[in-house]
Amino acid sequence: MDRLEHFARLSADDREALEAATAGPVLSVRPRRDIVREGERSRVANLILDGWAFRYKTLADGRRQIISFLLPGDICDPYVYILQEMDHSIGALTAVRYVELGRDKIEALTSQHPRLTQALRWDGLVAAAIQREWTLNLGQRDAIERLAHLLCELFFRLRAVRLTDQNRCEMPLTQSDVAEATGMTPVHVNRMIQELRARGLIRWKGREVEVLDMEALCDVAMFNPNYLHLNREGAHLDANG
Amino acid sequence: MDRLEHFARLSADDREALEAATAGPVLSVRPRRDIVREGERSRVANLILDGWAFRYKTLADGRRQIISFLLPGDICDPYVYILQEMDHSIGALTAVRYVELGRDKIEALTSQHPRLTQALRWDGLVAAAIQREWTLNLGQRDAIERLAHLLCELFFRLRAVRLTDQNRCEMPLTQSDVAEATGMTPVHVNRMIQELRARGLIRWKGREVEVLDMEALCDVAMFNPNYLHLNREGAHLDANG
DNA sequence: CGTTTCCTTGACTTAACTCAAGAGGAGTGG
DNA sequence: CCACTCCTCTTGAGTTAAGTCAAGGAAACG
Repeated sequence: MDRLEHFARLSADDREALEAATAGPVLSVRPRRDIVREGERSRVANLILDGWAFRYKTLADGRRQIISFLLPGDICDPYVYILQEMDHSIGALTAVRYVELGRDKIEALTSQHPRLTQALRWDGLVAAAIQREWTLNLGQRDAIERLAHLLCELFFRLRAVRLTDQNRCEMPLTQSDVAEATGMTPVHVNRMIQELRARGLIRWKGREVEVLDMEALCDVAMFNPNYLHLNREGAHLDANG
Repeated sequence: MDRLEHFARLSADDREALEAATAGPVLSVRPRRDIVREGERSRVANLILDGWAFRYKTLADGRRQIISFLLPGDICDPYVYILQEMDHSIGALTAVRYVELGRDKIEALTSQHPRLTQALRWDGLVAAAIQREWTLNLGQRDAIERLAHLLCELFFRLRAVRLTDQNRCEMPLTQSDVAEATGMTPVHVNRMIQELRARGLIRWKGREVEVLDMEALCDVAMFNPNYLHLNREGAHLDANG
């Protein structure tokens, strides 16, 4: 849960409450299994401890779109219990370990800990901002820009939770996964990866990516990290929220 | 503010508090002017009273994507004040009348009125769901499906706030606006509209649209309104939230 | 060590874009 | 009231980015 510290410095008390709330049983899913399915009723938020998950939606004829990626430290939907049923599914990309936070635990946290309340709100705002950026990505960027942008986003998010090592990071996505996230065909994703390789911007071998020229990659993507709001933004808020 | 009633039946007390909070000065913007700009600090939520607004983002080279539409009754970002700066802009499509809700007002509402708190959360969840649906739309649907889907969504949302008349509704969007929302060129939007006309699904003349065959239009769009969560979903929640 | 999944490449097709020009309306000023 | 302008819509002809189909190769997996 270091992730929330990106928003504000939490007190020892805050951290303790957080530890307590997330101390429930740890659940595990195998890779490529669903965690929640569209149409089901979901009553709990999920906090990802490790592994990658993703939200997705499917059309009647089988076309599938990955809507967003959930990385360690991400909290999905603290308030889903309000809705009658899920309008999308969440699947595990890798093996995922997570804890469920019921309504009671969320409320225990938020009623006693204003900074945690704000931190949760921050998390929700960032998730919304990411979704907006994906809308821009799919609507306006061309294939190579979309691919570069996805890589930039994932790298920045992973770095924020200390899951990068220099310029390298784990990359469990297959090219088909990238295709489903960027609205391209797998064949075209492959060609675009070749292109980024040819330009000397990345290495991508097995399940690992190395960014060889971050600046150039960001340029290609027209990547502006402002939407990730990673700069300890809550610093200006006092302890009352 | 009938919109929140789509979530739960509010008490007389709730309604009164809502009236009070939204009783501040009414602001107006002319069509095609910005309400909030990317990069600025925004400290207030906006409640749209009438008119249409839209969120948008621009790329360095001028490409622009409309991210979502804001219709009467929509509340944008109750908690933006948490963020250092806006990562996108909000513009008025038509003349827009709106009221600003500062942090104090939002907190006054939520601290005393659990159902309003839940209703605001519901509103946020629906906004997120719409953004996810747009991601699916841009990523997987082809041009005619995207257009049909946008029309279905707008029609359903307008109907929910009683801004439709039978099968007709106001449609202040130009074809260029539709192009920016659906990631197509204006020329192609025009051709797709012709196609929907030719199939006898819509009439679109001036600033008004009539849906001639709703079922067929939904079919083309593969439109499933579940993501709008319009079925008085809060009915199952007790007065404590 | 065989089998399945994932990646790669080539040849061809197509949905959507570009450029360009004209038509229809709505508003403005003479 | 008409002429003019600006904006939006419409249509045609040619181009291009991305998709499709297909097959071979590499890597991971049990």
